[in-house]
Amino acid sequence: MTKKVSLKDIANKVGVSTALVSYVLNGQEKEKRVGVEIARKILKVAKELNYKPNQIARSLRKGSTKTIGLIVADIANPFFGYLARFIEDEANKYGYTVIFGSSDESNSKSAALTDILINRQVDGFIIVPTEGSEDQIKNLIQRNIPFILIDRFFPELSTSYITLDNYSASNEATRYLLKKGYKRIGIIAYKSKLIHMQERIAGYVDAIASQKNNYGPFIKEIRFDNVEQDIENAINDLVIKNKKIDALFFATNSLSIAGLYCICKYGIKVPDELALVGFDGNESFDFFYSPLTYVEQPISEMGKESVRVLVDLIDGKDKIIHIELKHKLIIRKSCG
Amino acid sequence: MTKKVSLKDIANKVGVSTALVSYVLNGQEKEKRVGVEIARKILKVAKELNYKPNQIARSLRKGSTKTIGLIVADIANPFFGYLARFIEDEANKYGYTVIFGSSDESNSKSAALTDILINRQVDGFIIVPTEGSEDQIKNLIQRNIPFILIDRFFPELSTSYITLDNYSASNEATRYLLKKGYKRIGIIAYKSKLIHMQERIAGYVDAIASQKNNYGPFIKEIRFDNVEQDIENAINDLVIKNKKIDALFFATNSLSIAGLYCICKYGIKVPDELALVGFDGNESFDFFYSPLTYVEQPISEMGKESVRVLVDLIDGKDKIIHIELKHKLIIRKSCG
DNA sequence: CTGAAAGCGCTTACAG
DNA sequence: CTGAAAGCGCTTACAG
Repeated sequence: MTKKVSLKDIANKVGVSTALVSYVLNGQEKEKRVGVEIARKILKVAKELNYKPNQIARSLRKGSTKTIGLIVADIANPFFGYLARFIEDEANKYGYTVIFGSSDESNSKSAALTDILINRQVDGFIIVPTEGSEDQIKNLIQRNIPFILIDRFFPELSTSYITLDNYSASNEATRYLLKKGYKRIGIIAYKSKLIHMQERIAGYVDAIASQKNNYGPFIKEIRFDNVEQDIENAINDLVIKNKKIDALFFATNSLSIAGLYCICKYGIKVPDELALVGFDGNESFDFFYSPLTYVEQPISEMGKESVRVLVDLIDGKDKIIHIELKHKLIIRKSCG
Repeated sequence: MTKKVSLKDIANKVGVSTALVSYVLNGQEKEKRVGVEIARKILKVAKELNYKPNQIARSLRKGSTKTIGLIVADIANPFFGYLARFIEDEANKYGYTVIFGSSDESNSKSAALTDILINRQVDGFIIVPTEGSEDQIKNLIQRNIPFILIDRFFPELSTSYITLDNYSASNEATRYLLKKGYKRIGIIAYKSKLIHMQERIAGYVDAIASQKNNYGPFIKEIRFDNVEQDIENAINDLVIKNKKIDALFFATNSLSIAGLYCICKYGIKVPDELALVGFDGNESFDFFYSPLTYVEQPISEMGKESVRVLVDLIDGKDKIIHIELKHKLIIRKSCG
């Protein structure tokens, strides 16, 4: 790279100190009562030299980088892709840049990422926490690093977070299936102790328990690292071999997709043989011959709010904030 | 944030200079012949104090941030989401972190992003360039900032780039439709002078021109900022009202999706009334009742190679590299 | 109105 | 084997 032009270069050329140049370029010529003529000259030379301030130097000096660290499960997953996009746009509005990383739901990856981003002195974090990462989160608290959890959180830890009303979302979705006359409803969820998953399962279980002639619950828990195989086994058991259920609820986006592949593969008729409800929308579900009924999350709001809260936290308004966003059940053909 | 522990803190505690600490922590105790005992002690204290090096300070001193700036059109678009993911993973392997931004195909956004990232002293860029951004790219060349263009490039500028064999991909796809017996084939592309789009159109046009009883070409160019309306008009003209065509080729991912929505909306039968081919795969296309035949791009390779080339560029191996990756036509039901 | 100087936290030639 | 010192490019109290 060619040598960058620095404050000093401008100062030399104009014949003043770097202090003056810094004041003028930061719009403090009024407060510091810099001479009008000299200010004009500094601006002119800065422009001529195409001066770009070195943010790294500024960051070191100011102790703030105007950078947000974003850790999601997988940036290639559309849910997180959209989330990242809204976070990016909102962060930019506040003058922040975002550095991101994907944890793949792995604890060690998330720890490594957090470390890297801390070393890079991000001003704060927006984190989709992985299962078992409580210690990492505690560490952030101890070190007084501003952050907000998103999508999931740890009830036993006192942190800011923003999440969906997962319990009632899943409860409503299940009740909707019951109301439509389905009697034996299954759920496919991830095998995870994380609260969002537990709440989704609980909402389903309670809805099932509320019915008179009680069938189920039928719960299948899928391992993150073995999705396709586990889903196939689950659907085989629930639908094909043992015909236990007449309706199925997928607890996430990625489970819906994997499940649909399987359902297509075996030619299961939706909704005649099996009604379906998913969590999160996705273009894929629109083109399925029986478009999926699903729980919609306000991703845009989630992204924007997370930035707003984080920026407040960074600015020292250190209240702990809990936000629970409302879902919306989008009804289409997959439940008849 | 609580006070961070610095090199100096360790040096004070051990009773040595910061130089020694720096050497030991950077694994140069051999070269600098630091005493074994003192090295051990430094390591121990660093661990006790949970020392994390301040990358910002190191970056300022070394003049390198180990950071890559990634500019894509839209991180929420699955094509770019996957690309970002592969770039992220590969960059991490080389010890780089990635800062990203979405240009929305807008020139001014891309310029603003580039500026911000330059100020943040990224070591190099991976850029999906927007139409008309030649000046921005020239500016990078002038300033000797390492970068590689990806997905698209500017033939008249001497830069490194990595792209698909767009012409032959689109040519093969069209010839495939011809071979299947379709006579009147249309293409829906973006209205853009960017090379990847022009090549895709050219590949199609030449394939059409190669047939005996010449129908077409039927080309519709969609504006980035008016996709839905323009697509609807196009399909209306080509298929519904004037029945000009019996097969349609979508030149990108996002066009396929918007097009499919429209085709579903009007209940056009695929492939009986209209055969379809798309560019890029997508889960959506798998669940469509007549799964889309499409041109597959090696996204993983594209992402990985871009990082590899960029790192070489950053390391001063300043040859200009052009890489053209091979497509693959994935044949499914949408062409009968 | 303006400048000299310290300092953010590192790395690294240089001297001993 | 070890340390004092300069310097990366900024910002900012302080002194005049």
